[in-house]
Amino acid sequence: MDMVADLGASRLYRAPGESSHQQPQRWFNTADITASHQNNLLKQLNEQRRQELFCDCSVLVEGQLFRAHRNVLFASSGYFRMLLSQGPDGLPETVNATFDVFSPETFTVILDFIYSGQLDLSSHNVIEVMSAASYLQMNSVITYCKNFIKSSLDISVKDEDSDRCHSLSETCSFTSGAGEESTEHPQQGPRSVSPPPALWTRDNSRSQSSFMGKEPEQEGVVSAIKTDPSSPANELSAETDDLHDPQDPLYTLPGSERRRGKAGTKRRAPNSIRSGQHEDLDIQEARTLKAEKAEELYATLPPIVGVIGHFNKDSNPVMRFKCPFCTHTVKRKADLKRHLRCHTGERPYPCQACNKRFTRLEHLRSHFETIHQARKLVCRKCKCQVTEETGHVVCEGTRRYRICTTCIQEVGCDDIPMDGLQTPNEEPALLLGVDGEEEGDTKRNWMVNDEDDLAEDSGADLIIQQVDDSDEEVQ
DNA sequence: CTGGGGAGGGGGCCC
DNA sequence: CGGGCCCCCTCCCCA
Repeated sequence: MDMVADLGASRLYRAPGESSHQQPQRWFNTADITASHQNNLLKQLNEQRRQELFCDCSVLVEGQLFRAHRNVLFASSGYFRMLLSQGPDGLPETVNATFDVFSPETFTVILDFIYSGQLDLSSHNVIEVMSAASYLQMNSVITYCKNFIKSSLDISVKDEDSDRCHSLSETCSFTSGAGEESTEHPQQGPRSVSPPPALWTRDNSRSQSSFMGKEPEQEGVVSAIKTDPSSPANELSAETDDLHDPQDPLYTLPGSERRRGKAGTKRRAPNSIRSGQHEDLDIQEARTLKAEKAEELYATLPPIVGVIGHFNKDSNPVMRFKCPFCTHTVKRKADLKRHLRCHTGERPYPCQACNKRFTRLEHLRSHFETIHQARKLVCRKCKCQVTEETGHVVCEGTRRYRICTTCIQEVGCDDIPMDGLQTPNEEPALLLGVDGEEEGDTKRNWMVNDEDDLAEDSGADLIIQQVDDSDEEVQ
């Protein structure tokens, strides 16, 4: 057949035996042909799998045997690609793989997706499917799962806005590859990632029944997120944009802060939305609420799941702990606990000077020493090295920094708010106790306990009388 | 508009 | 297991 036109990615071909002057002409869009062909091919392969025809790969998941085609698994999963390409020369008749890190039900969902492009996600299986997909290195599935979770969060937020009670749980079915997506977006191919949410289909009735049958303790985090519009996890969507996935090149995650998969660096709030007594009250309430919600969220956490992350050089499995909110895994439980704070928004360490709160003590310490103690022996203006003697401490609100003698002379003493009440060697009064008595371990004094919010008392003890935290972020 | 630096946040890992 | 250190990254401000 001859090619008669080129319409971008898709080309039009004339049917065999038809000349250009024959009418009517029948035009074939190659994109449609491709989509249709892929669809049929996948259906055929799936049918062969169901009939166990030409299956040359056995996958054992917790004792349950799955039969599949080696080439299909190879094409769909980075894990299987590695596994199947590591074999000896001359591949054996059959290839076996064994998994104990996810359930047969989860692998069924994965396998069905591979062979049909349909990902049967629900609030109950999304975390495990995402975990399995992460293990099997199937980025498209991970992306679908993340979109599912993100959409669930959006739904919750919308529900909150409209003050509506919504269905408690939903089941979503993602379509990809040779399914509906192919016909609508044939150019995307069967394994295109980041499908638009519009391609989702929802089945609320089914979700209801599946939810009702679940024991409360079986409800995963996602359920908690979806069913409780006020769930702290919703703050996740607000504070972070997305879920982080270091492996996902498309990820713009929670907080999806686009980092290499790291959780949530937040943008600072613009100055225009800060300050005001009302807002202070709101902030206090918000903090209390956030702390309560963090506790609530912790209470709804499923048991921390240990997963086999990889194999060490002795081929022994290395146990890791998986975050229930994202695909991140860590070696130690304590590290996971620390990591969870980026999801819960918990900030247990407030700065007594500016009231800013931090997720870690070390961050608070670093902040305090840098901002309020002028520990850096560097001239703020010319960046030269100074000593405790030559670097004069300058106060600017609750901020303190050092200026060298030369810069002071250049600028003029009157223009610099010098900290005349103490020498640079002295600890700021902030380090005194609330009652003014100096304690032995001054470093610990600004390590605030959970109860205090020291905006009021800190001001009284500060040498700097006027506390200007207008440039401080309100957390 | 752009690059540099400061500040904050998160992960890995040691003690 | 918590504390702490180091490293890296991102965001924001400013020259």
